[in-house]
Amino acid sequence: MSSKLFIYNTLNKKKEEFIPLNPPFVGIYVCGPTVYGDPHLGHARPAITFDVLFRYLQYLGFKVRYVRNITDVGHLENDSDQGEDKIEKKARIEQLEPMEVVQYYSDRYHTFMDNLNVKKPSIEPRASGHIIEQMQLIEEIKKNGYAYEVNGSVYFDVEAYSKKYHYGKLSGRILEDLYSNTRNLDGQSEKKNSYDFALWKKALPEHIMRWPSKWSDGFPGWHLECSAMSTKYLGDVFDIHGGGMDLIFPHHECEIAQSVAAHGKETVRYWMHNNMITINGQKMGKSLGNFITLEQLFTGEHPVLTKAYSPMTIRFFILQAQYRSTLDFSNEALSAAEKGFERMFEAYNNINKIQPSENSTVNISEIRNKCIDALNDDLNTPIVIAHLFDVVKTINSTLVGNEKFDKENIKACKKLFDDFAFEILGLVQETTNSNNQILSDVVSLLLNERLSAKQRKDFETSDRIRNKLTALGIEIKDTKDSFEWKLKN
RNA sequence: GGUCUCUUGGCCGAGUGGCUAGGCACCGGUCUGCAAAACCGAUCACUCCGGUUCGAAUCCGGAAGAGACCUCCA
Repeated sequence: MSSKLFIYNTLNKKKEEFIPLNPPFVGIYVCGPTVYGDPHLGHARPAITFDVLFRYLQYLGFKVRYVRNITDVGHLENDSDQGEDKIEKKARIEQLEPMEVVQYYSDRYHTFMDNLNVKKPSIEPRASGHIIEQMQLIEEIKKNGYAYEVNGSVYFDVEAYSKKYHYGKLSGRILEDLYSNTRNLDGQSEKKNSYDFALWKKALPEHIMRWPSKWSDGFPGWHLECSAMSTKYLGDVFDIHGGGMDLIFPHHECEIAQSVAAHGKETVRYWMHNNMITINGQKMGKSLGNFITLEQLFTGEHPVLTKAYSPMTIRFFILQAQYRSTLDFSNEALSAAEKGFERMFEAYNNINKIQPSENSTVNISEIRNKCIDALNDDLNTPIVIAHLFDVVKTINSTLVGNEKFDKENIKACKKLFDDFAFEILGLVQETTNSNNQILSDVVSLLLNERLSAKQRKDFETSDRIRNKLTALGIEIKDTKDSFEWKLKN
């Protein structure tokens, strides 16, 4: 394991060797979901990307604290609803308490993440539980002269900040461009400049999600929660901050500004951003209304879906692309992922059928090193999968006598899949074979009948049994003088 | 309009200055009573135009097309 882990740092736009601040400890913060709607395919990408990072760092022996927040307050809607809080808006529509909505969608998010075999983060803080920390942060920023108060609201003073620091360093934005391009939003008139952003917003009378503060009864600004919670749990400086590319500006840019304004230094050492999942070449998202929820994918209940796809198909599909590339959704692509995934795990299950030879035509440790190299190259999961498929081919070839495994390589082969496919990529075999003993017995009974029909050359009977079982979703494979079967989903 | 990114075979996707991933689909063959599975094999590629180079799909310039961000967004 001589090679070193390199990750692409958005801050410098290049791959950099990952050196933790305090090894063996690693701190990761990832922007989690806003819980006012069901998670869609797009949400699965960062969850799985950073899950693999989490898993891989642990595999490498690091002690990782992984913080992924839940945003349950603070994001403003567009100007059509006068800056009403998203959570609150939904609550009013459904006549629910805001926290009821939050609870509902948080639970669902967790369920779907479990389905995708995404490990739970070490800490999952909620914005609403950290109002005090956010207020303290505002105080710091204000004390340092980078915020101003107007009518009970507090805004970040981008101009003042820019005199000393570089606002736009992450997103590559230039202040003058922002000035001419920033859209007029609610509260614009009270801001010194259009590009200033709110740290604390005074609540309108009808606003029920509100907290008392020295400035006003109100709520914290859009970007504050992540600054407050990341440093609270990971320290003033920590290793990795992740999220979707669409968060780079303004969200992460503002986070940097807030942290620097408050602490005088940058908190994040490596910024990592996953790319978008597209559908027909366009970003899948709420505003475009072209998203498919995870539930719809799992059930197949969506007009564009020709069938249901299992959680592992989704996970495999996502891992077959490098996380910084866009990934285009299509039924064809999903089906391809499904088939490939099945084939891979069938081969895995066949490893124990291999008869060991004296010598070996394969060298698993070589492949193992290649897998490590691929992961070390900015988590190149598609390469890892390609290597695993090479092994799949070798396993199958061995079973028909074209290749050879010795004892040692059989063991190594199993370990290869256990480590890379299961532990690091986080794939799990979906048990399509029923655990139901009665079903299993009945199918075996029928297939034994078919076998004897075959043996007395009564192919009419044997084909009839096969066709009927196939129609019921049971896939039959004939072996030399027996059979195998499995449930086809 | 500003900033940035991308363009790989039927589809999804890696990668790289010469050795030209992988999956899925398709085609031929082996096996099979037939089929499925598996194996073997074949076909299919780097948007276009210039330039650098012994050699570029890979580097540089230009064009066209697509996308992202600039507003909540994974």
